Amino acid sequence: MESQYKPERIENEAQGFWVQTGAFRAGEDPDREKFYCLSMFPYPSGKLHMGHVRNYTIGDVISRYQRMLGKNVLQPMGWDAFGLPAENAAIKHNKPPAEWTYENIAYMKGQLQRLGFGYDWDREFATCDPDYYRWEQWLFTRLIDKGLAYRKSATVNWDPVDQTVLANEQVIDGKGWRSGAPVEKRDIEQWFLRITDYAQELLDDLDRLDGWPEQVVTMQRNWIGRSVGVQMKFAIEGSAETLDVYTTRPDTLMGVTYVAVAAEHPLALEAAANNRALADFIRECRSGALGEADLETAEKRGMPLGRNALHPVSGEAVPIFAANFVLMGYGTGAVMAVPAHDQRDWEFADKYGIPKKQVIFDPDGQPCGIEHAAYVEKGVLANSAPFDGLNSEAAFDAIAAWLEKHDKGCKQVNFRLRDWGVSRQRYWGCPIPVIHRADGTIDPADTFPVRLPEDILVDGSGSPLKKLPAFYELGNGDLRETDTFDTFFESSWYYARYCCPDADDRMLDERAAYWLPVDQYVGGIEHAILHLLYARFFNKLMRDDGLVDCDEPFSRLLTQGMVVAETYYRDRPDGSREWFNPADIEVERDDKGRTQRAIAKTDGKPVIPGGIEKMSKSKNNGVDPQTLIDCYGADTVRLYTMFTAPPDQSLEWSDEGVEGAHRFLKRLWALGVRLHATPSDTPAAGQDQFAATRRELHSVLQKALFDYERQQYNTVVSACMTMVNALTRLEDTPAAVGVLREGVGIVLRLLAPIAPHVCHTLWRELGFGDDVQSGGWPAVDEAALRSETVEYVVQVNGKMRGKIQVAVDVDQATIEQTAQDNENVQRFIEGLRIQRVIVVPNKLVNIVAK
RNA sequence: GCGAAAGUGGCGGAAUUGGUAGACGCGCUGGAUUUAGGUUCCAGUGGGGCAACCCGUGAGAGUUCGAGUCUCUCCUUUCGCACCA
Repeated sequence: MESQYKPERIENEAQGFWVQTGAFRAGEDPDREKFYCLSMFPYPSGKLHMGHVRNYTIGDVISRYQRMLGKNVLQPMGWDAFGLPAENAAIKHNKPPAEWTYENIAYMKGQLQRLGFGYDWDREFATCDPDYYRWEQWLFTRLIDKGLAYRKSATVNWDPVDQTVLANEQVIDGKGWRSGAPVEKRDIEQWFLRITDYAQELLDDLDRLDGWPEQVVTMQRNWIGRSVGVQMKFAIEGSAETLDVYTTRPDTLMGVTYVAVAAEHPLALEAAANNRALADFIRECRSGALGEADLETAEKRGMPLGRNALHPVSGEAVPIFAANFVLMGYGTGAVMAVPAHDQRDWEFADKYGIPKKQVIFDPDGQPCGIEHAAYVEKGVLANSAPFDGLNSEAAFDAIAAWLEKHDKGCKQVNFRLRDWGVSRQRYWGCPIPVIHRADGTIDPADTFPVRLPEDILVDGSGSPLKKLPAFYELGNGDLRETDTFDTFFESSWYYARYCCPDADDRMLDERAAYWLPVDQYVGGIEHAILHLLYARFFNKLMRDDGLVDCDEPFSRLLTQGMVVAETYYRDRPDGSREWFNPADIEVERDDKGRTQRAIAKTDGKPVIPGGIEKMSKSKNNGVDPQTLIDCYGADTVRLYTMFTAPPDQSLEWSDEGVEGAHRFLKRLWALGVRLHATPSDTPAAGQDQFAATRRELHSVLQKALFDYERQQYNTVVSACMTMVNALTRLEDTPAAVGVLREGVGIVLRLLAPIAPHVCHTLWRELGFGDDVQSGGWPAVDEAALRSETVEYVVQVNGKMRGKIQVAVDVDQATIEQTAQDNENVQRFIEGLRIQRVIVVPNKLVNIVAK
């Protein structure tokens, strides 16, 4: 046995063993309990970053743990290969996106293998493979047939210089990122999926997702945003037309003092025809960014249309405004405004001198004025004839009934969720499989795949596919659709395709029924809403087409936190900042360990710490996992990422921390060497003298097993460290070998999912067996936990004043008496009258005295 | 703006879920080994105090015999917001 820990060598050997034995190849076996563990597949951006390493280490730990528990485990891996970065890289490197993507996949696959992740590589696929995307094209045409896919006009960011549609992330401060030209909003016909048809089911089924973090369920619930309100019609003065608005607060109806419509609303456009100022305002609203956060934080502005709406109850005329905060895509694109009882309406009214009419008052007569802010609470109605005196709840029903009776409105359930726009005006994506006929009709394709031409150079302007007659022009004036799918399309069903990646005549076959649903899904919290909602939606679409038989795709979800690191910079003369990578920084500390200053290794001069941020290129605080693997080995990197923070919290990078993890593995190896040097046939005698060590060992093991179940791996590693410390303290006598061997056997199995290579090698070297993964899962020896005495903490008035040892089966009165007899406790209860004594079994005595 | 989280030593974090605050690791201090640096090993390490003790989980209130944990108010930070993935 090697006396030194040599990670590169043992990791190579262990990985060779797994390949040779097909350790991670998964087969359908109805007699065994299956466990499908899936980590969110990566976008092949070039090389792995620490976020990937963390994500996949967590997934691998769970997979290996379940495997050691005896389950039939499937852990696949693949590539989310379509996307915008490939087009950007193509422009930069003058290389077709496909070529760039496949090169990245090859490199990143090597990195994943080097990290020793237990994937069934036989199931690997990339979403840009026609054998994959052909099936989503097929499914899409099924959705067209069912009316679940449809076309409608939607707004995009348009770069007038590059003549191209921009993604939100390509719009910087309202300007195109390459051209710098102010971005315009443009409406084009696009494909949508009717996710809103499934809104209620997507909402209801959230209650069944016990294995999901509560916060993710809440975010999805809020995103779907079911509300019960009233939809009503406002007549328009001097017109036969009406204006539909939806409100969740019909009780405030009598407080309406104006109506606001989106700038794109037909009514606004009509009024702009002979209103120059309004036309300018609308044009202004049509420039700039499209994101909701941008719109909501922008200054609220508006302009009167010069027309009035008639209040549905009072018939009173109220002005109609076009406003930049009303979104055409939401609801009806028009809102009734109640400045007295809605803060946004209040601010808008205040700015434009519109009256505020208070109609809701505090039921207990408390002051509830609206001079400084809207009164948004519910209450009792006044100034609201004929509804005066009703409370908000009763008024809701009464007003809805009144509107219904007069044929002006009705109660309605509304969802915040909007239909999913899936068209993208991009080259590197899955072609939307439809044909635009010369006569203006649209036909779904009937053969699949509709292949994306791969040998294409992209230049950032226009559509490359429109420049390719062989793809675009089909003769007789028929044209192929050149839009591609949103890449969320591919990631919405890949989890199912892993079950049967080679099925060549069907999207999914019977193997999907065996493996699905995914038992454990692992990925970033940033996907908490969109990706997870779309995947849930797709699962239901596939279920309704008889392709899968479960209602939900992911039984249990773990959302891992971000990887963050300190940033360092220096100000440049021109006001910009030069960012330094943490790896090139040395931190100087005082004699208490506090940070004094940070200096750059390159020139020894100080740099300014800029705070802890998510690893990013722009702040240059990313740490390349490859350097770490080369330097310390895969086990150290895996151990560090598991040890340094709980999986769902953010993980802060620390160079010294990695060294600490490496040090532990060296100590573990040294312990193995020590055990190896002792004859293994030494009888395991005299264990009694090691009762204390065994008690510690097994109580720590008990906690570690609990932590594995609740997926708190940082404390599992702590437990392993504690055990190794205890075992290292044992004297090196033949009598101790029994305990040492028992302890090492426990640690190796406990740590095997986290640092599998070193555990594999030590397990074999020390003669425990061929494969630690089939060594069984360690169990707590209850007998070892037993003790004759129990320690109680004694408090006086809630403050710790002493500890007592009592026999295990002693009665409560004796415990109380022993506690009171304690010397230190005596000092604190002297002269006081004991009022109460609380005894928490096996833990604590609290003496309440005055 | 809306929605969701998180604040504990110099740092990452732990606290068996209302019962000894600071496990484990990093850093730091002292010592041993080493020609030296590094490595490795041993001891110490929340703050104040000579000590007995006192103070301490973002701030403030509350519930309780007992609060890091539960309730309310406030502050700060992070994430998501529909064309980044």
